[in-house]
Amino acid sequence: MNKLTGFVDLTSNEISVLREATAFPRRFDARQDLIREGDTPGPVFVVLDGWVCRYKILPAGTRQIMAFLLPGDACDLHMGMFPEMDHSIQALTPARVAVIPQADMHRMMEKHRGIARAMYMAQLVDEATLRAWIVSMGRRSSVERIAHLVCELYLRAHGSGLVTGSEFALPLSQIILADTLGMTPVHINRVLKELRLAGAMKLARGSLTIIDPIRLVQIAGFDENYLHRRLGQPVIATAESGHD
Amino acid sequence: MNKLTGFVDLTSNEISVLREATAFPRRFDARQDLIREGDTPGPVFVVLDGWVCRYKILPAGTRQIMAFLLPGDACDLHMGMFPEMDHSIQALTPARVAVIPQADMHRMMEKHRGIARAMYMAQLVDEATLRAWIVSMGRRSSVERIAHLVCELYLRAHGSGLVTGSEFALPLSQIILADTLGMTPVHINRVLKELRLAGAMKLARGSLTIIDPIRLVQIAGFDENYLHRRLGQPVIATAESGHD
DNA sequence: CGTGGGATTGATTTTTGTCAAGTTCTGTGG
DNA sequence: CCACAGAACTTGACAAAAATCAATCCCACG
Repeated sequence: MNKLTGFVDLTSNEISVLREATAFPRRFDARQDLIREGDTPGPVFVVLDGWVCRYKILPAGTRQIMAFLLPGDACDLHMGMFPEMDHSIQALTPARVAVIPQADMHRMMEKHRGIARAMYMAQLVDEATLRAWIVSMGRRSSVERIAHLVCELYLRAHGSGLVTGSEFALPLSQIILADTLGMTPVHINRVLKELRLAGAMKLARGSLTIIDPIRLVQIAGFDENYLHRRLGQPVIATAESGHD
Repeated sequence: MNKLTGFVDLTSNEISVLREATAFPRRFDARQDLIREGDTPGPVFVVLDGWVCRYKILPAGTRQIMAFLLPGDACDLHMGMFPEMDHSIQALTPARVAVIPQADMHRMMEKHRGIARAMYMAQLVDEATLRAWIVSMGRRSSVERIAHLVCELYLRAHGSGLVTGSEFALPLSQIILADTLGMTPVHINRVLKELRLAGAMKLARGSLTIIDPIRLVQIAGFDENYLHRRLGQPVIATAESGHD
């Protein structure tokens, strides 16, 4: 739960309420769907452990991943207002996910305004991340795209307490990266090689090593602003931002 | 305001409250920013007239448009929780925009739950639209992307009461389309020609004519599901959806 | 009438995808 | 502990898509 407290200060009471609400998580295998396109949206999901993604399969059979959910991330709490899911959600690794009924969540948010604030804040950040992805897909080259995604995931993993040094577990195959960034696995492979040869980063066997953080941030043109993390010591250096 | 009532039933009282809150809109010229990246987020904007977009300028000087706001659309009501805007918002045409102070908006939503529901619903749809754009940019060809965007905008314009027949005002230059879809203006031009020659649609002098709706929807692989409009007579035909 | 921004078109280059053939890795069952 | 099957990764050769460069052309507007 240190993810939510990353945005908003919660009282110890609120924290224990949250802990209680997520006390009995459900386990999912890698590649198991939490919910599928067309299903009736139900409870709010909160990821406690593992990596999860939102994705959509197109008629042609291709897949596009639209978001990653890391431990501490929650799925849209209002999704229940929709009659039907317009995309699917799947575990990428074995995962523990708290499944909180709509009604419970609403009651909790009514009673504990700090939790409500934290949830709204989290949703805002999710939305900002969607916009950042659109920017990447529209206006960044393939090298920049990969570098940018890695910067984002590094910071987010760090915020979820998954990172200690400059190396961290990134359980994303090149196929998953391709489906995320709108490229082919073959091309992902070549670009990863390029980044490796440039001495910026290395992805091997599910583990990512950031060799030259400054270089990587420069390549990505990364500006962490959109993640709206609360000020603290910078985790990695940041390229000058591009305000016009 | 018929946009919000498109999602949720509002009481006549709620409708008049909304009308009152938006009674004194501000006017913006085309190309004028409502708010810029780096600014402190302030009030909630509600577009009453004209076309508005969210966009971001990258360090290289390129622009990416991330969303269009049509009459009836509102900007994220919680944006005020962020210390600073991570993108800009600009009028594409002369526009009338209601500028509602945060506090007023919150009071209104506390008192009139129907309005709160409608706002949440609208935000959910905005988010679903961002996801749909990611899918387009990642996994659709340039022809499909343009066709898909046009289908979306046609339905949304229709929902905002801007359309009567199969022709409607689409005040987007090829340059704006390029910055929206992540392509170059030159390529947009060629694809538009292709769509024209295919007898699907024609865009000329700010006016879009859908010549063959079925064809256009087929080309786009369009499934309106993500817009979550309430059932009513279908506005244009829909291709079979791609649930797996 | 110019004039400037947008639209259009052709020629060429760059980027990315496609196809195809290995190679490495990982986990399973004997 | 080893053999093997399947999946992921890697690489090269080639094709397709899109960007870039460079002229015009066409209007709307002052």
